[in-house]
Amino acid sequence: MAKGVVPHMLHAVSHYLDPFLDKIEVRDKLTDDEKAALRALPQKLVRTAARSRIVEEGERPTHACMVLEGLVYRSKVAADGRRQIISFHVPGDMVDLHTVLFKVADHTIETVRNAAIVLVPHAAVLKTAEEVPALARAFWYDTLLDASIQREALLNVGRRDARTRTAHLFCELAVRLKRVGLVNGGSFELPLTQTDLADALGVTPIHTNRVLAKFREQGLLTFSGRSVTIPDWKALAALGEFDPTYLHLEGPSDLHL
Amino acid sequence: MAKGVVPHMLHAVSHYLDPFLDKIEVRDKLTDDEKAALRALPQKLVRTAARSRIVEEGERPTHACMVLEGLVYRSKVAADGRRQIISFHVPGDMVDLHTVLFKVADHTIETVRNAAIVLVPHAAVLKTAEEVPALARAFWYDTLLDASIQREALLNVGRRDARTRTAHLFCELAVRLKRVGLVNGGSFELPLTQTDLADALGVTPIHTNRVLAKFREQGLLTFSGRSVTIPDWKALAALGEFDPTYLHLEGPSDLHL
DNA sequence: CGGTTATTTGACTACGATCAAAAATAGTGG
DNA sequence: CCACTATTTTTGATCGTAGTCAAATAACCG
Repeated sequence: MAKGVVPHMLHAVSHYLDPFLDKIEVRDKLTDDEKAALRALPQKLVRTAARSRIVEEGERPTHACMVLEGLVYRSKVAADGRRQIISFHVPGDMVDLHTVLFKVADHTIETVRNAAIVLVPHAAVLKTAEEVPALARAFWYDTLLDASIQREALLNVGRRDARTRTAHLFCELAVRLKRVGLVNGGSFELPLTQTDLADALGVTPIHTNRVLAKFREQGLLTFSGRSVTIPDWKALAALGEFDPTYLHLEGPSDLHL
Repeated sequence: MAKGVVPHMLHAVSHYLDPFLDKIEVRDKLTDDEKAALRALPQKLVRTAARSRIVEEGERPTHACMVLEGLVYRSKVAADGRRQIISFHVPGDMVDLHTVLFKVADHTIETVRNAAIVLVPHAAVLKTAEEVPALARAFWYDTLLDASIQREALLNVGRRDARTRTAHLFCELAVRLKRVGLVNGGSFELPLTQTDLADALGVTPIHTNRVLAKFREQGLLTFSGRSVTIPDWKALAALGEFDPTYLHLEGPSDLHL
C-alpha cells in the first residue's frame, strides 16, 4: 500500500464485498467478527470492458466473484449456437460461487458493458465457510436464491407466452435493481440489446422487438437511450403475472416503484 | 424401539440417509465422525401414495426431505393453471433443502407414485451444518447441483426444439437413475404420464405424444408398461445434444447404458 | 463522418397449440 | 374375475404464435 494513503481511503478499498454484506444483512444480522471475516477475504477488483467473459463454460476457474458495478449474465449455448441467458446479476450478487465446489464451470458468465468484479480465491471462500458458519450459510443462501430465480425463469419460458414473459422479466429486473438503489422513480439503466432480452426470454430478437413496440405503444414501457421507465407498475406486473415471492425478499418490500 | 429388534435391523432402519451419504462420498470422502453426524440427524420415514404433495408453494415447511424410494418432481404453476415441472428427483436426492433457509416454499414438490421420503427437521439440518462443515458443504453441493440441472432445463426449454428436448430429458433421467442403480441394461421404470413429460418439456401432451410415437417408430425409445428402454444410447444422446458435464459427475461415468 | 451494430418493418412459413373425439389402458368395486 | 369408470394415449383437422428470411432505417462509436 502506497505511503500516504489515508486510513479512510484504505478502509474504503478493502471493503469491496460490502454490497454482498448488505444483501446478507437484510435477512440475517452478522456479528462484527463475522463481518470482519468476510471483509478479510483476499479480494481483487477487476474492471472489465463491455462484453467481457468472466467465466467460460468448460473452464476451471480459481476464483469466486461478485458483481460490484454493472450488469452481468449467465448463459449456456445449444449445439446450433443458439444462446440461452439463464439469469442477470446486479451489484451485490455473488455471481460465481458455483465453481467453488464444482471443478468445471457449466455455464458462461459475461458482463453487459464495463463492470467492476470482485474476485476471491476459491480456497479462501472454502476456508472461511468452514470457519464461519454464518458466512457458509450466507453463501449457501445466495446460491439458493439463484436457483429460485432460475426456477421462475423456467416457468416463464416454459409456460408463459412472449408478452407475459417479457413483462415478467422487466418486473424482476426492476425489483432487483431497486433493491440495490439503481431505480429512480420507475426508471433504470438497462444496457441490454433486444437480442440479449430475446436470449433470456427464449424467443427471437425480431419477436422481442415486436413485443416491445407494442408495450411502448400501450404505455407499458418507455425507452430513452439505455434507460427504461415503467410508467404503470401495476399494469406491467399484472400482465407479467409478477409475484415476487420467489425473490424471497424480506423486510419491507415496496413493490410499486 | 421394540424389544427384541436385532442389532442388524436396528442398524438398517436408522440409516435412511445413507443414499445421500453415498452420493456425497462419490466426490468427497467423509470421516467416520462426519458420517455419524449425518446419521444422527433426527429423521422420519414417510411412505406416500401416488401424487402426494410433499411441499406446497406458499407453505412454510418445518422439515427438509430426501427421496429414499420413488420418483419426485418440483413444479410451479402459471396464472392460467399451466404447470411447469422444474426437475425430477431420484433416490438419494435432497429434494427439499431450500426451505431450510427460505421461510416460504417457492414451488411445489410431489411424488409421481408411492414413494418413501425421509424428513429431517430444519433446525437439526442447520445445527449440523454449523457444527460439521463437511456436511454444510455437502448440503450446499446438492443444491448447487439442482441449480445446474435447472440451468440445463432452461436451455432445453428455451433453445431446443421439442424432439431435442425430449431426447435430452430421457438421457438425463437415464443417467441419474443409473447412478443409483435403477437402470438394467438400458431399461428403467418411468411412471410418468405423457402429461408429466409435457409439463417438464414446456409443450402440450398432444405434441409429446407425437414426438414419442416418432421416437418409437425410429427405434430411439421402447416402452412396455411403465418401463422405458433406450436401445441406442449414442443415437438418443446425439439427438438430445446430451453432454453430461452439467451433472458434474465425478469418478468413472460410463455413459452408454 | 464512415463503418458497424442494433432496431424496425414486411412477407411468408412452420412448429407446436388448440379443439374434438376415439381407442386403449389402468383402476375400482361388486 | 369381470364389468364399469376414469384416466391416459392416440389420431385427425385446423389455427396461431412465433420463427425465418430479407432488407431498410436508425443508433452508436471510433
